[in-house]
Amino acid sequence: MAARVERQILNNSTVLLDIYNILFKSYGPQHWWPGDTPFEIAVGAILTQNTNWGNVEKAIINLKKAKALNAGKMNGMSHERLASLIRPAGYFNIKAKRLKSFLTFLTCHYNGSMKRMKTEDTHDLRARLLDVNGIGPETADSILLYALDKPVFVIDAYTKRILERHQVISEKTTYHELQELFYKNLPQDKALFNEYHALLVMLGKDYCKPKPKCSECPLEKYILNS
DNA sequence: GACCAGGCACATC
DNA sequence: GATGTGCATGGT
Repeated sequence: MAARVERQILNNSTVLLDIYNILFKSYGPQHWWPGDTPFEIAVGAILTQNTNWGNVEKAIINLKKAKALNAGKMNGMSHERLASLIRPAGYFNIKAKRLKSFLTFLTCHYNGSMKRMKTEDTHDLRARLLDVNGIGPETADSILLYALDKPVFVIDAYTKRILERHQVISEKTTYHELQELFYKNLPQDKALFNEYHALLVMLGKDYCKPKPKCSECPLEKYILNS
């Protein structure tokens, strides 16, 4: 209990860097995002919405086998065909529609080229991505950071849950507020943002599910020992 | 069989 | 603007 009280006096920048260092020490570098090309990463970001990554991999393998993992081929494909290929990722009808929305956006504004998309100003691009049906804050930020190498911090359910449980943020903290917390308290380093989010997901998978396993969590051990 | 997964849009109040 | 609901497969 004393350790928890002590934590409240520490500033956020210390806490966030401490957490990062503990996670890096526990898990090592994560080499995210798993994906061969920026386009594949963007597709994966849409497919993984509320879905286990293992299921997304199956869908991506289907797309690769069909030689359909490129903007031109996917754009020309019927909804039914695309939905059948991505079926293992779940929500296949809604995700087929979302992929089509993204492809239309990519084709209309950037001639189907992720490289061309990358040249756009980060702030403007984020706003445009958020206008695409099916792309919300987490998906937009994942595309910006992992597919386009922009210095953007991705917030996800694990990030929020982990920091809530360790009393760094409150239950009511919004996506934007949480993202600002990372921006204000960490160096603006895209490699750090990349690694940090990946590490939070690893910790979340192991210890911070809705039914947590706190006693075994590296962060809990840190609090108890500090 | 229950729970969970690297969200988002839309309806309703 | 807050809250509830639909979307769906597959692993544990």
